[in-house]
Amino acid sequence: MEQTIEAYENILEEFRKLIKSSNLKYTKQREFILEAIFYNKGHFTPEDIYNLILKKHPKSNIGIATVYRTLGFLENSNLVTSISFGTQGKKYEFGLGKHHDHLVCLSCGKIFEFHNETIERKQKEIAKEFNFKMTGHFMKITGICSECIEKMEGE
Amino acid sequence: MEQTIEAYENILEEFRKLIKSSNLKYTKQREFILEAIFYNKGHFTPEDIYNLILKKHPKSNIGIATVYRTLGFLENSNLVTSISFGTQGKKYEFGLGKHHDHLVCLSCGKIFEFHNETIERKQKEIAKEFNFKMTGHFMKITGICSECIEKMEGE
DNA sequence: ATCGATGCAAAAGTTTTGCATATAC
DNA sequence: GTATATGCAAAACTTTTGCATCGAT
Repeated sequence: MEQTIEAYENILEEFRKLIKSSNLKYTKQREFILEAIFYNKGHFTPEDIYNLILKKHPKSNIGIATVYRTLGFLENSNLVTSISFGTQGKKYEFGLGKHHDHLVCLSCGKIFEFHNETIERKQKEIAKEFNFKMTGHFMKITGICSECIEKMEGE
Repeated sequence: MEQTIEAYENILEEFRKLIKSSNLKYTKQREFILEAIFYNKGHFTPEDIYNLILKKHPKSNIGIATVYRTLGFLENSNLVTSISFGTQGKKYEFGLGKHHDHLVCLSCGKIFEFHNETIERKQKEIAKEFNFKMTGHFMKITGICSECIEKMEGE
C-alpha cells in the first residue's frame, strides 16, 4: 500500500502547525524523520529510521541523537506510536488513523494488525472504573502464525 | 498480599520438574531468582532481582549474567512474564495464576492490574481468525491515575 | 540577534558473550 | 568424570547528554 503525496502534504501541514504551537523550530531533519516513518509502512527502530534517512538524503548529515529526540516529540504528540516487540528496543510506526493492535509471530517475527471495537470499548470502561484518564492503550497477541505452523508440520 | 510458604513449595516443585524435563541442572542461583520474583509482588528489572538476591543472600555471590540467563528461561517456560513499561528496559513479574493486564500511570509510574473476561475471549477469537496459535497476550492502558489527576488540579 | 536545534563524541545504561572454574548429575 | 552453569570482565548495543556551532525565526 503506497501512501499518496496528498496525504503526506496534509500530515506535513499538521506537523508544521504542531511545531509552531509548541514553540519549536521547523528543521529539515525533523521533516526527514516524519517522511521516513510516513512513507515506509512498518515498524522501525530509531536506527532503522536513521539509516532510511541516510539512504534517501545522503548529504543530509543527520545524527542519531536527533532521531531519538524527534521520535520522543513525535510520540508525545501522537503522530507516531511505539511498541516493544521481542526482546530488545522499541519500534516506531506512523500513528495517525484508526487505532490498531498487533499479532506478533514469535517464530518469524511477522506482524499482523487488527482492530476490534469491542475491545476498544472495554478498555474505555476499565479506565473509567479506575478513574484513569486514558491517553493510550496497547495490545499485543503473541503466538505462531499459520505460515510457520505449516512449516513446522512439514518438517 | 503475602504469599504462603506452601504455595512456594508447589512452585518450586514445578520448577524442579521443569528443569529436569529440560535436561538442565538445578542450582541454588536459579532457585534464588525464582524465590525473589515469587516473594516480591511487583514488576522487576533484572537488576532489581539481582539486588534483591544480594540482599537476601549476601554470601551467594550471584552474577547479573545468571539473572539474565535464568529470566530468559523462566519467561520461555511461562513461569514469569515480562513487559516493557515506560521508555526503557523490561520488567518481569511472577507469571502463574490468573492472567491480568495493566494500567500504567505515565505521571507517577504506578501500575494497576485488572482482568476482563470479555477481552480475553475476544483475543482468542481474533487469534483464531488469523489462524494464529496464540501463546500469550498482553495489554496495557496508559494514562494518568486518579491520584495524579487530583494532584494536578490542586496545583 | 537570539535562542533553540543539531552533530558529534563521550557517557550512561542495558544486555550478551567468552572463558576459566565450579558444581550438579 | 563429564557436561552444564556460573561469575567475571569485556564487548556489544541502545539511549542520553554536554557542548560548540549552526540555523530558523
